[in-house]
Amino acid sequence: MNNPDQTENGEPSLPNRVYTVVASIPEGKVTTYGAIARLAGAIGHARQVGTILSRLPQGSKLPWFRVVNSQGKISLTGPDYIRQKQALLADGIRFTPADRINLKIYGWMTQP
DNA sequence: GCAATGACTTGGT
DNA sequence: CACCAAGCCATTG
Repeated sequence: MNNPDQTENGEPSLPNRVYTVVASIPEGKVTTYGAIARLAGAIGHARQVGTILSRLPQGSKLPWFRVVNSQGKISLTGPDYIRQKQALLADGIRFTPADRINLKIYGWMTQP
């Protein structure tokens, strides 16, 4: 058997652990790819987190838009960039003039 | 098995 | 602040 949602160890797969962490980001807060990797027990796997979020099933209820890069900037481009920014604004998050988010204010579990 | 591919990160210019 | 170079690492073909 090869259940994609579970390792043979019985421990949830990385995608699953990432889903859990993302789902727990409070409204009005944002976090980074690196922080999610750390909270999911996969330090140094920020890139994998990005890949996982890019493959979220359509219609997912996860607040994927509350995830930005370590610079407090949106990593998406084009129309996707616009969508994420709108979602964040609707969440009450304010951007700096340079289109960045102040993680000191809105960051969630960004520091150890 | 090796090379290419990223919704990343850090450090330097 | 903008841009670039390296480092990083699981997933893909």
